[in-house]
Amino acid sequence: MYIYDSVQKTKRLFTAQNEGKVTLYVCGPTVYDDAHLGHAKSALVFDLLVRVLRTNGYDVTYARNITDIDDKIINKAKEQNKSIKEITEFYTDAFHKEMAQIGVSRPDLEPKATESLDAMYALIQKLIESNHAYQTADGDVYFDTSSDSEYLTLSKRVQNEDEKVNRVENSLHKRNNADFALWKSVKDGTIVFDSPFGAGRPGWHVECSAMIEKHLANQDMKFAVDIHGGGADLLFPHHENEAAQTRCGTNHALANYWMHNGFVNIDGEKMSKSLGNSFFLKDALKIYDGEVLRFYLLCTHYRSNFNFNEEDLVTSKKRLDKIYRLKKRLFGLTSVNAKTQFQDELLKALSDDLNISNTLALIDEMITHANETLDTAGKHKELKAETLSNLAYIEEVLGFGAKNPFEYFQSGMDEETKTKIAELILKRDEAKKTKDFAISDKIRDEILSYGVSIMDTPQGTFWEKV
RNA sequence: GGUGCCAUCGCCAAGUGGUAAGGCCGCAGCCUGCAAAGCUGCUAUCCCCAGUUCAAAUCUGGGUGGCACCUCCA
Repeated sequence: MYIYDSVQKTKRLFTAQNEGKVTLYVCGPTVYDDAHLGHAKSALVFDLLVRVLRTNGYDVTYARNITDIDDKIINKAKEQNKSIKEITEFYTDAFHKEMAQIGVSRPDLEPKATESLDAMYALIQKLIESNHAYQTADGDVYFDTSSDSEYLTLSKRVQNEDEKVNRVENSLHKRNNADFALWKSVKDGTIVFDSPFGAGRPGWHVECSAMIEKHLANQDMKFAVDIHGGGADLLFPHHENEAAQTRCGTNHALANYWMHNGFVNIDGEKMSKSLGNSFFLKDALKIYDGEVLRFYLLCTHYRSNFNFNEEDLVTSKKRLDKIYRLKKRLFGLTSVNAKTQFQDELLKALSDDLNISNTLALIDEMITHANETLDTAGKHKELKAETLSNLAYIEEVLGFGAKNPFEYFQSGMDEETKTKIAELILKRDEAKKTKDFAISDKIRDEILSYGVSIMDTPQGTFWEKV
């Protein structure tokens, strides 16, 4: 297995610290709003990574946190006159449901910030004791970036002394411009936690470090986790700060491998609320099938930026259709476990830093070869068994093609229309039997008007939604 | 202003030194009553310039054009 390490900026052979076992931590959502396509992309990428690691025989512990303490959550709660819990539970639940629709399994661990406050206090305490953090007169606790000689080695950034481009709201009490908050004291007494450092709430970065220590870290190892992942924007400052906290506050470094997924743009523009083009997953799911979205969002390499547009989505669906058409051709046959060369090659491609492009090329070639053989030697038993096994393998490793193929092609059609189409097909069959092609073509036009296409096969006439 | 990434057929997109994968679209054909689906064949020398090398899309330098991050962000 090779993984591109976005800190070392090179593809590295993956080695687990603890042989055969992998710990993976991915920065999850802050639950104050609906998930957008970017959240979907990130979740899909690491879902695929976990599947590939497991197929390679690793025992994977995958943790993705839920950030349920944050200023944005608090603001939303105030706005809607609801409790924090009502807000976070609502969006956590929605997140899970929507992710399930695009075939993303739940991680093994889903730590919440609210359940990890003890670990945050412990980490902040340790940082203060070791002079890596300090409390200001107004009660905030800051990480002292000048105390960490390795600070900025993760993102390879140079300390910027130009005050004009420094957008952070500056505190007069900070020792260095770059110092970031571990604990923000709150005076208005609205929504706060009581800590050893006074009433307030934790900084965003310390939440992740603490959750990793509490739920996932192996204390005896050089690195808290094998792989740490997240969106490309998180490298700085979030991961830089996380790494600094863990390095200075514990006896190990944070992660051996860092993986960052690219961004999702909409029609060439960055998705953002100010541009008014945020594309929420729930809205996309109203228009497109969850599996089609999964396939489309995964068909570009995880590190590339992804440009979402409807035309490409329709094109990519045609590729997924091919998997299902082959499945339809073999429908009713029972699958057997057959190890094939195709499966070896597929896993090899995916194990090369999730090279999805080569993976899809292999799948298309397998499909073409299977169709070709089925066309010329329809009774090829061994090939049928192998092909079914290959399709099952694709389903397991990539999560494509799990549905009943007939339902896949007819999803979104109401029962009434389905019945009507079935009747028309019967009528057309009768006309065809008497070679009354004028009538049968007329009936076909009527069927087509329902937005479907039909295909005559030796097994009978089938239809698909266009 | 600082740092980094990218530029491959009409579109999407692999390929990091050995002579351009795959998908969509298009064209021709097989199959079909005709279609659809499936199959076969055809379609690029890799943004520009210079250099290194027996050999470069791949390395180096210089352009041009996109994009990202710089303390809210997946």
